[in-house]
Amino acid sequence: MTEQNAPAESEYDVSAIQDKWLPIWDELRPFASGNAGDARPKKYVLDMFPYPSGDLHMGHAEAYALGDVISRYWVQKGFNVMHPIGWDSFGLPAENAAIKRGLDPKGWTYDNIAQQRSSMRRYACSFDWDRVLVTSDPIYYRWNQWLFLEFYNKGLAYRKNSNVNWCPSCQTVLANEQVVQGLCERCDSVVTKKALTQWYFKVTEYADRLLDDLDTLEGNWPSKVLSMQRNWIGRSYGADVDFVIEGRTEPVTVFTTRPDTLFGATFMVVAADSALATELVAGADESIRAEFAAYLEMVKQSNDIERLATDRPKTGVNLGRFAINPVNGEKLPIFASDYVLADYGHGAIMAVPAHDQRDLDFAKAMGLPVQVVVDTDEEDPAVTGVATTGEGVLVNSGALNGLSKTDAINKIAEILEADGKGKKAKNFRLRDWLISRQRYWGTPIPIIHCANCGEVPVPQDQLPVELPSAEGLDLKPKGTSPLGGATEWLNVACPKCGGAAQRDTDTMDTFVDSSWYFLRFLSPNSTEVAFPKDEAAAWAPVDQYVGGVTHAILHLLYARFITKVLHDLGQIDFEEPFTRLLNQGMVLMNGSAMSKSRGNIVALSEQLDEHGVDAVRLTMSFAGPPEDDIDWADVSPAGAAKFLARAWRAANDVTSEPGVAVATGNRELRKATHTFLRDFGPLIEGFKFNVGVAKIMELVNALRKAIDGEAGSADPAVREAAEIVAKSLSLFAPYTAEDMWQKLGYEPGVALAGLPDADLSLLVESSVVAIVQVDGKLRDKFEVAVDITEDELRAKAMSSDAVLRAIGEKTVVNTIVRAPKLVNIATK
RNA sequence: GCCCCUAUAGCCCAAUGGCAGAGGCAGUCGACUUAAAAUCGACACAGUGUGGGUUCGAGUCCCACUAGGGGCACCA
Repeated sequence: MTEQNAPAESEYDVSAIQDKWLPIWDELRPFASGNAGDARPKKYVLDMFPYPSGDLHMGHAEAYALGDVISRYWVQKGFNVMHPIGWDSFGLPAENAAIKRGLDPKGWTYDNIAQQRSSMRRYACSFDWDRVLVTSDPIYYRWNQWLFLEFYNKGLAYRKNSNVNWCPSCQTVLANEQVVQGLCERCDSVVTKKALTQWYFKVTEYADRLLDDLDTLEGNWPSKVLSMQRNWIGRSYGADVDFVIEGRTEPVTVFTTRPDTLFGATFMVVAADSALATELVAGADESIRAEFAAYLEMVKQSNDIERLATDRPKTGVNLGRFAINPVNGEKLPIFASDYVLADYGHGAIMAVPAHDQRDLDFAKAMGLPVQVVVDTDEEDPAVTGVATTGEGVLVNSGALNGLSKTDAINKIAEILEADGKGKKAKNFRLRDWLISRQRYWGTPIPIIHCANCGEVPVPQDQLPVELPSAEGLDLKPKGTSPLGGATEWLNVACPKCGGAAQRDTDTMDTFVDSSWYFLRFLSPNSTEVAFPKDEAAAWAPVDQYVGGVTHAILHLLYARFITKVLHDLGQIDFEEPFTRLLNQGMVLMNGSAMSKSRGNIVALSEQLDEHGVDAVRLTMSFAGPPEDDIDWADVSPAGAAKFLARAWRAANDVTSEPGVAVATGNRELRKATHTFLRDFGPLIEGFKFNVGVAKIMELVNALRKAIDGEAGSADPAVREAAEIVAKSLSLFAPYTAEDMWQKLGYEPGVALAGLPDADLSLLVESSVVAIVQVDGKLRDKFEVAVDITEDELRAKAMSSDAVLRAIGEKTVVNTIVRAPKLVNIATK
């Protein structure tokens, strides 16, 4: 805004309004939710908390604009809304910035938090500033450690050695989500596997509940997120089948979703990188052992990019061992291959090349026989090279012959179970949650390793295990946690035996921090409990959660998991953390996500300076459905600012006094106002914010017309409409609305003024326009009484010249009458 | 390969199975002005991606296809 011409009182001055109201709101604290004796019904609205990676950006601006619409709406409807905010402040970006600039991650993080906090205040976020948390504060992560120990004591946190994602350049373990297309998201190095002993949370123990309870969220969560979660958990039903191995005491169990094809198994495959493969090959010939060793080395060197290539030829090694098919006694050669995964099912499969494409590809590569056992009326897979996986009739399968696929699956399960050679089983794509990180900037894992006592949990009274200062520590990645270099911190007395022991040097995945934070807002500063049970009972679960779809799987799945565990621990009485979920889209620029490399970043601060906070917020709400992406090039914050000025001027034009009796006001405008009130609430509750804004615009247009027309600025209906505009606009444009409220003669606090219900008696019509269609096409319309009977309406329609002309020579075969609004005449 | 979402005017988007247009952007014209900006007002613009089907009636429901977007993917 240029300041060359100082705006007059009657002009809308964006920056002056912003400066004026902020300090007043600081005093007023309209969104405090913890006031004693507050009798309003409670509602918990939560925005996903930000990572403090810099100042707020356009994405935050959208998320918080939309979260505010919902939060402010419920306040206007008379609820005591808890709408807190915090920072997800541990994590890799802070550590990277620290390494790059030689700074302490702490300073960088807390500077950014201060910056974001100040921007949120300016952005007029309706947060309860008494409920703030920062996950890197010891007062917060102390309870992360408490949570870890609860899990540990319940057997849900454990250590195991397995192959994890490893970035050879960063020298650190990577989470699955940090591996993008087989590359490290930080440095684009090719990610490899490394066998490491790491901490896991046993999320797989909750897989069934995590999947089944998604049904309870149906209708309240976006169906996209529900299907992504279902996909991710990936439950498949089938059978476990035991195969006796020649020369081995224990049978090997395989999981299959197609036990009906058991008679078609012609070989067995075990994962090359499994312990089983190594064991089976141990007794084989020298040449096979050498071949296997070379193959295993090759497999270990390969990476996800190679592994995921779709046209990759099948490879493997014949281990020279045999499995016995439990149903027909056939000897099946056992191979090791990398197309079988060590950590899914039992790391071994029965191969049925006729009815599984992967097995067929392998059989072809190795010259193995193909045995058809389901006749699908298709050509022989051995000839075509295409496995037949559809429905069909069982053949060459003993007792199963003649059965359908489904019947055969049931029958074989019975047979196997009766013989003690197998049973029905299910498997999940979901793996246990690897929570260890070899990083500095995270919650230390509260375990002490003692040579005598093994893993020893840190006693509760010694929590929190605080992070040592980063000063003097080498944060550069080198394959082990930087905490290993904090000698004084590292070496402690064992809590059990008092002997020399060492702390666990890993820190927790930051997804642990964010998977229960919504409960911490109930008492963010408590040093006694993670959260008070009675407060949780009163406020939780979250009624409305708002955030990006990027967290559709991991964060939401982990939060659901932790919630279920806390439920089982008796801490809370609900099993799902977020009753209702809104995923807002992204803010794009010229069709693509904003990024430095594309050079299409729109700076939020510049938009705010140019158009004002309200115009940017309004643009976010008005651009389209909230779940759609917003292309900033397609929308008009200038247009939003223009509308706000128009609304503001209308309020400024009102000349009647507050409290004037509205009953005598202009009927037409009153009707427009109450039609608005009838429609607005359902639109907001249905997340149709863009339509809600359009309705406000409509009302402002009607208001303008009334002021300039017959009603005039003193008409009580004009005041009524202007007040409703101010109140409803407060959801989208709090500064403008507050200023309008003052112009209308009220004390500050439009946010709390309350949206009334519509007076439906004003909307009762005595007549409506009826339409007449002939064969579905509009032919005439006329005004009729609302209580017109079907017969009267039909008669009236049939007497219309336009209708008779449309019917012409044709014969009327049917007449549909929907009094009082419609007649449709069907002809032949 | 499997699963899901979307498609309406130059653009962003509305439309309980019942008159395709609520709202906005951009546009044209007019009023105001010495002029411009701002403001106020008016106007114009598509028959709903394509092909079928259900129905008295389809943008809306069903099927197929096309295009764009997303998720999962050697998970046995």
